[in-house]
Amino acid sequence: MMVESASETIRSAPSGQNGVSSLSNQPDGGGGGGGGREGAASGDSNGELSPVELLHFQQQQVPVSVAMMSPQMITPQQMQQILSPPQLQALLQQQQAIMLQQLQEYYKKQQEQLHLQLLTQQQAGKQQPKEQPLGNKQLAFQQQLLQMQQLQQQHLLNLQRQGLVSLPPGQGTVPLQTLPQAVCPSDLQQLWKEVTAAQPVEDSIKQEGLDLTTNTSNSTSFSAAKVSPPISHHPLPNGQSTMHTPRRDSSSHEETPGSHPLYGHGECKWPGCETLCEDLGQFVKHLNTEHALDDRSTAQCRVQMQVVQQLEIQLAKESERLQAMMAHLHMRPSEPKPFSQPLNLVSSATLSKSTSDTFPDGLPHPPTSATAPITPLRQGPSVISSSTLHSVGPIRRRNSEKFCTPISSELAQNHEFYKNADVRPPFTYASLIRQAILETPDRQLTLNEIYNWFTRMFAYFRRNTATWKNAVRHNLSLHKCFVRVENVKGAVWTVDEHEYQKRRPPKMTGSPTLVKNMISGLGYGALNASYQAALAESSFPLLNSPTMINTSSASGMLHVGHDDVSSTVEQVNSNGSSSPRLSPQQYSSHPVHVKEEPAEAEDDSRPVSLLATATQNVTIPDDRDLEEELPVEDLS
DNA sequence: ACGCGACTAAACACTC
DNA sequence: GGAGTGTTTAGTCGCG
Repeated sequence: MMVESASETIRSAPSGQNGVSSLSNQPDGGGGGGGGREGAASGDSNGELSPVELLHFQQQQVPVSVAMMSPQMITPQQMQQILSPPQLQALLQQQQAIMLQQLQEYYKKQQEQLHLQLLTQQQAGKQQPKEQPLGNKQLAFQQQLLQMQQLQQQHLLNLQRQGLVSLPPGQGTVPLQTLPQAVCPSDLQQLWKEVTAAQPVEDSIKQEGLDLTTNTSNSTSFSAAKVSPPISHHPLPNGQSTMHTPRRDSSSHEETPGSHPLYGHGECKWPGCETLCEDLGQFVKHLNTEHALDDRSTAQCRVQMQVVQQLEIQLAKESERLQAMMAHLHMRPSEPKPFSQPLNLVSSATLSKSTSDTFPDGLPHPPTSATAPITPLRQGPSVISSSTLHSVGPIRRRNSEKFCTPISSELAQNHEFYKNADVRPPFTYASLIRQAILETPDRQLTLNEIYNWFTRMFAYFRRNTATWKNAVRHNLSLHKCFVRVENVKGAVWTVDEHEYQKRRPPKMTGSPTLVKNMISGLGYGALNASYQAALAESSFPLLNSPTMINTSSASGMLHVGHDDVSSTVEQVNSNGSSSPRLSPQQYSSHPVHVKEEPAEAEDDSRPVSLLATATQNVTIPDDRDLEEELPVEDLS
């Protein structure tokens, strides 16, 4: 199922670069593997950990990390087969975060060791000034340092390319200051200064490109690689040209079109920007001009940082809550490992730099065990689906449609998110169109205004315009609920609510399948949406009216079965007792089928959001009421 | 297996 | 003629 979803995702998403690219990047060890392989030929004579060994270490971490995150032992190959690209990407990003830390610990240790050795050599060097052997040894040390730095740089490149570490927008040459501090640029700088200060002899080396001082800062900045030519261009006197490959590899990655996290499919992916750029070069120009380091860009960055931080905090909270819920439901407790652990690793790398695309990808596995008691049949896939709650990019329409939250409430809560994140909204076109129309005072919109609403509200619809616009038109024409009215200005579209309610008789019930999908489907659209809403509950405290968080988000998060409020909530209001209020236990053990009724009976028999009523004794407002309560002004 | 809804793509017609 | 709009058909997919 997940495999299918993956393929479907790719198929149905011409822009589905997130999953695809990451998937293709991963198997070879993050792309850096190629470079590292040639580094093996270097055969560093120092006997220290060679770049190859480092790479080997790095590669070895992958399965380990997978095992760490997976409740069951799954090989990476299996993971690849089962996981969809976005899921894989999320998983791998988690791994990368872990690897990053581990690697950097290695780097640090190595550098400390080398530093020690260098000091020792300096002592000896004072007694044997300017001896050839010493020079060679120093060279070797420096080479090794450089190798490590280049490896680190390469690794960072990989991470950056995969979106784990993103470049501060508009600052193409800014070092990765926000990386985990195991090796911070200043440390390296200091180390290099000490090394170079102790060895004024190395002028000649510097002239050959071994300008350590400048190289230092470069080494921690992946972007700097393209700015200042690294030493690898110059074979070292002792014949070791080991740095050639990694370096070239790194720069080749840099030059790969679309390798920039903010550049994809010929468009600038800066939040709110969709400028077309033919190639990376043009994009970089655009980036430096349009998104330079100015107040606006920094403000946007700050917002993004806050979003990420809030999400991470919220994830921790929600994880705890889930644990408690599951414990309460007598479900198999989730893995002893704290949910926040992997996340923290991720956050350490993405906290302040994550783009919207790197939303909590590394989400842990709340649903893993939750699935088992409810749908034992789904144990296999449930493991997988647990890995990612937030898949970015195209999502499965059906899922998202089925389980998505009430569009108005979720939009109200997450409009900032959808505005900026390139995430497909978990609503059908029809519901989106309806929402757009209903948001207007006179409840009518021209086609172009509908377009504008889409692009204004969703970053996702700022690209692939031909596709979704066609879909919008198609939906307008296809569905009877959309009525075209000739106006003075031209044609406007309105919504026939009655038709809209009739459009889709309630299908979703409290069936086990629903629960199964609600939970095990976490990895994708539906839960994606639900979880987004859940996260949004407190992820955007600054962006949403606090007064509406508790009520609307509760319903928004948990509503199932309909893609919008109107069809789901109304009957609750009209007849609060129409649907049984179930405790979670009841729900899981005795799934209740809400009678499927034709649309005519929508007053009473519409399925209620079972989970919502079960877990939140909130008074769910009427659709209209809800919409009117929502800060609609925020939406536009 | 089948039907249905949703989505995508495409062709075509019409209007400005 | 081209762009925008509107309609329709076909194919695919996920789901019940």
